[in-house]
Amino acid sequence: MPKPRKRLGGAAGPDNKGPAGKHTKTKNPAGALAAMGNSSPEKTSASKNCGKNLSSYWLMKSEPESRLEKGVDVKFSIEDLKAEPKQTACWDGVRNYQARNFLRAMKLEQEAFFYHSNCKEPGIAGLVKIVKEAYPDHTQFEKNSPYYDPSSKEDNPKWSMVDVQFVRMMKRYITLAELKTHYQAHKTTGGPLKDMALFTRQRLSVQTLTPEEFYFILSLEEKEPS
DNA sequence: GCCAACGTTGGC
DNA sequence: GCCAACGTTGGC
Repeated sequence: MPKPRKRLGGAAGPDNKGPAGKHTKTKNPAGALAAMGNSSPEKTSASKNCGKNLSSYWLMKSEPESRLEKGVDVKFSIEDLKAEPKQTACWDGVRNYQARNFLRAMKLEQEAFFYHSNCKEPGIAGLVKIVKEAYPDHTQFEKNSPYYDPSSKEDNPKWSMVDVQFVRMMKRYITLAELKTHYQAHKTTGGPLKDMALFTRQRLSVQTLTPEEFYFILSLEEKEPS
């Protein structure tokens, strides 16, 4: 299942901060990030980050093909995200504690790969960024939602979601099969994907990526599919 | 549609 | 708190 799909949410629902929406700082175009590779070794000099961004990159799974759950279609592809107002949607439906904790750790402007799961050709379709940090997932209280959780109380919500905004499509679709090929090779060679959660924590719908994993995957865009 | 992996539940 | 039964995820 699903995972997380998202849904409407459109412009961050109710809260769409007026002004905020305005200055859409198109900042860090992921392309720039890709370009930098490891060229700018942030001065690891130290205390710079003071323990701040511990984990800055993410991978979020969603199903791009229609599938009914409790009579509701849980499909949500990256194209669906692009079609939302402001190309933004809330990432609802996460019902796994580890995945939820990752959602709660996400910070504004951090980037995530949008992964297509449970479909013909699973893989990474594009990049999104966090535009609203964790807040209660309203679907846990909706009896008709596939994600309804009767054990969760309004005064102490169990599940959280974030809002994500489309950044860009990958220059080419990076398939699971291709990632797996690298993962297997890296297990032997000690390469960047050797511990990738997609393979080591296979059922987790929201996962962290190390910078090494993130930039290695971005570098694949420039190469021929292996 | 099959089924392996793995998270959750609940009896004890 | 152990662990078997059960349910879900998600590739194939």
